Amino acid sequence: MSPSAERRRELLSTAAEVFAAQGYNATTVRRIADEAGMLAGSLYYHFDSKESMVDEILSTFLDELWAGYEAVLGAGLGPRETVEALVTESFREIDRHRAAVAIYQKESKHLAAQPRFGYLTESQRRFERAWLGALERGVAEGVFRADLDIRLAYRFLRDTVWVAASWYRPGGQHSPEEIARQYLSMVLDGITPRERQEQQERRERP
Amino acid sequence: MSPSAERRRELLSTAAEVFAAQGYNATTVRRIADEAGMLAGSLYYHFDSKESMVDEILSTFLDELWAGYEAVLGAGLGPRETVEALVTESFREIDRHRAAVAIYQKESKHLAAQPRFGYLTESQRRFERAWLGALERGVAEGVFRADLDIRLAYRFLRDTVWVAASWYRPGGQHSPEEIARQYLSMVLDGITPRERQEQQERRERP
Amino acid sequence: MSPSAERRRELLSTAAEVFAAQGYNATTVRRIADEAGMLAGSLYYHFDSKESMVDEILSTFLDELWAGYEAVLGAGLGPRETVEALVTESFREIDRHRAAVAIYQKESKHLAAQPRFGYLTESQRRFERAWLGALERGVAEGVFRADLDIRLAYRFLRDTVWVAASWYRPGGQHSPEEIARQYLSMVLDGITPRERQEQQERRERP
Amino acid sequence: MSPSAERRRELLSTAAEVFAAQGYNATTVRRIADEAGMLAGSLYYHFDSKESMVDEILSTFLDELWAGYEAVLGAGLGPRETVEALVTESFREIDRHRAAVAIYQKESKHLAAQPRFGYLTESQRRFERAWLGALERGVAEGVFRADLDIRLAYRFLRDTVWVAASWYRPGGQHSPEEIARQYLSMVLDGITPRERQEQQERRERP
DNA sequence: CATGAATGAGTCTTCATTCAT
DNA sequence: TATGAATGAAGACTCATTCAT
Repeated sequence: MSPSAERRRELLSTAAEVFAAQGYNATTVRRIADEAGMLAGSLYYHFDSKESMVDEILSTFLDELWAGYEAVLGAGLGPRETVEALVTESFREIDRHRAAVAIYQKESKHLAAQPRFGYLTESQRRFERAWLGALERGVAEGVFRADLDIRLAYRFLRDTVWVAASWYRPGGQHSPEEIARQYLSMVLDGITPRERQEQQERRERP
Repeated sequence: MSPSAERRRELLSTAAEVFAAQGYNATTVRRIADEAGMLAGSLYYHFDSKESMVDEILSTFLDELWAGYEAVLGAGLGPRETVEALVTESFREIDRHRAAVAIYQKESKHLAAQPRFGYLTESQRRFERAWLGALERGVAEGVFRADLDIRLAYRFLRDTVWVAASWYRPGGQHSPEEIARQYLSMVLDGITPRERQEQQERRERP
Repeated sequence: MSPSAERRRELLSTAAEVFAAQGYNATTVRRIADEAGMLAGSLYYHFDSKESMVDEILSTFLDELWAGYEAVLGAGLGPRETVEALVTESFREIDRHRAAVAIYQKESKHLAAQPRFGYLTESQRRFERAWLGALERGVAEGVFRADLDIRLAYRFLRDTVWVAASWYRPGGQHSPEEIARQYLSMVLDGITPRERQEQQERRERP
Repeated sequence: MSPSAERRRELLSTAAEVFAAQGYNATTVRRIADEAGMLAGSLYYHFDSKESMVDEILSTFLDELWAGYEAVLGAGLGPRETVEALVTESFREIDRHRAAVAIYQKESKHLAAQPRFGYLTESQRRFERAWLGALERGVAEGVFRADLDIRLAYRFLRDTVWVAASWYRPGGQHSPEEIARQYLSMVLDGITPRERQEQQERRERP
């Protein structure tokens, strides 16, 4: 990687951190420059605009994310294993791109309105297809419950995973894999212990 | 209710809608005024500032939320029933105050930095205490699994519920109670059908 | 006086007080209304505009001032007695119209730019003529020193008297007449005791 | 001096001129910018706010003023010479900082209400102590008349000198020293010629 | 590559004024 | 006479962006 590309990457990383912490709109170009140890105007040697900074941050992140997702989706796994792998992969992405994920969460909705960010909507659709597909297959094969609204379950899973970016701190107590394991455990089996589930069931449908 | 209080409420409702849709920072006072059919300056007859608008929106919402929560917490329910009631109550609040909830989700973090919004932090703490308390009691009484990280479970539940405000539309297909029921079903029992859970378990711990 | 004229006078007095305390520009119509126990809009039943309020305050004051001055100037007094009488009359006006005088001092310069306030410039000219006339006559008659720049002396006298409005409080320790006496004493005879003046003189022009 | 400090000084000088001419409140930032040949927003590259402009203008002026005053007060002069030197120094300051003095006169009262401008009140107190001290010593030593209210005399002197800033134009007919000489002559000896003072006295206290 | 100094569009806010009731 | 609600023009300030050096 050329030294200028390296600098660029550093600057984007700084910018992402600030965007994630303060929100895109509330972040001034000057603040980013301060953090990078330069003057606001100087950033424009490296980037066309503030917008092109988020753009590059988000598209870089999504490219990596989809590389990981596609590997999972193309691996020929069963639906349950697919969901497990997608969740695990997601937490790994949160670990690697925490700031970008946080930005994506907070800003993608209103950024997507601009044509330049069309790929956000596109990505969301692919996302939905991947998850809904796995869930539907799972229901068909009997590995997921058939009595749940599948779209509701999809939103539940999606949100559940990504919101974690708002509190996750890399290098914390839990590895991404450990967090994924716990999340999956809750999502797949619930927080009620097995015995209790049986009692409960007997009580509800005698 | 006096007509002026009524007008105030209307305007706040309009403002909340715009804040929720565009974000607090990205929302101009002029946009709110447009939406309300008046000029930007006219809003200042009713409110001190843009900030005092969010303030009133959020504090009104939180007051109502806590009224509901306190009723639940004071009812002497068991931990599982408490969780069920809190979740149901939360979806009811999302139903009634969708915009306020969305604003709370997106903006409370950086608003809380200002002294004026200290009650946001305060509310978050009460929130945490209420949920963690119920979860801990549940684990102690054996109605929740003991093998999960309880703080992780708390975040999982909390986020899972409130993020729903980002996609929920009142008057849609599902009533808040129905959504709560499905969410609870997933959270408590998991998305894997019972029989499968047993098979899975036998495979994992033979 | 009709009751409405009485109310008008009250309101103008209130307005004058606020204008004097905060400055014309810095005074909001609302502040005046607050002080008068009504709403801002209500003032417009009594007055055309904020401007017309100062206008009436200043012109009323100047009318009375000139009535007093003309009486003095027409009395056929000698130059020294004229100066004494003008100074005394001025302090009486400060006593009666403190607020108006303060406004006149602070605002007349930039108000005078507007045609509506042409009378301010006019009044200033009359003022200058009256004082310069008395001083010139005094010099000619030998009752005032001939070695002083007469325009400088005029400004000295004028400022000296009117600035007092900035600290004078009616009903204070000194009556206007007493203040006038002391001011005249300083202006006419100086603050150096007689004997010293003679010594000083002998030293300077031996 | 660095070129940027020089620019800053130029801009402050322009601002001071406008503030003095129109009053602080009535002066728009845009007007200052116009006068400086730039756009309103550009001023904010150099200064934080309109307020910080007056702040810097006034504090710079007062710093210089007090440097001069302290030199006089520390010189071990007698009371009469002290008064002469203070008056002369004051007119020199008016010559150098006419605009700042005019602003000080008109605005210090209401600016002083803000904590940021506390030094104005402080300066006023030092001012009063310096002048009153000289006058009191003078009375004690018999070089000033004992029959005058000393606080009245103080105000008389103070106002008399500083109001001159409202009409003084640097480079005019009289040098500051010449104006000081004439003012002192009036203040110390009065505008009545010596012989007349004696006659007058004989008439009043036979 | 970076700085310093600006631009210009836009934001929140203020305030004198209007007017139906 | 006074109120309540608005208007509309203007003001201070912010900020992404530009560009000569």
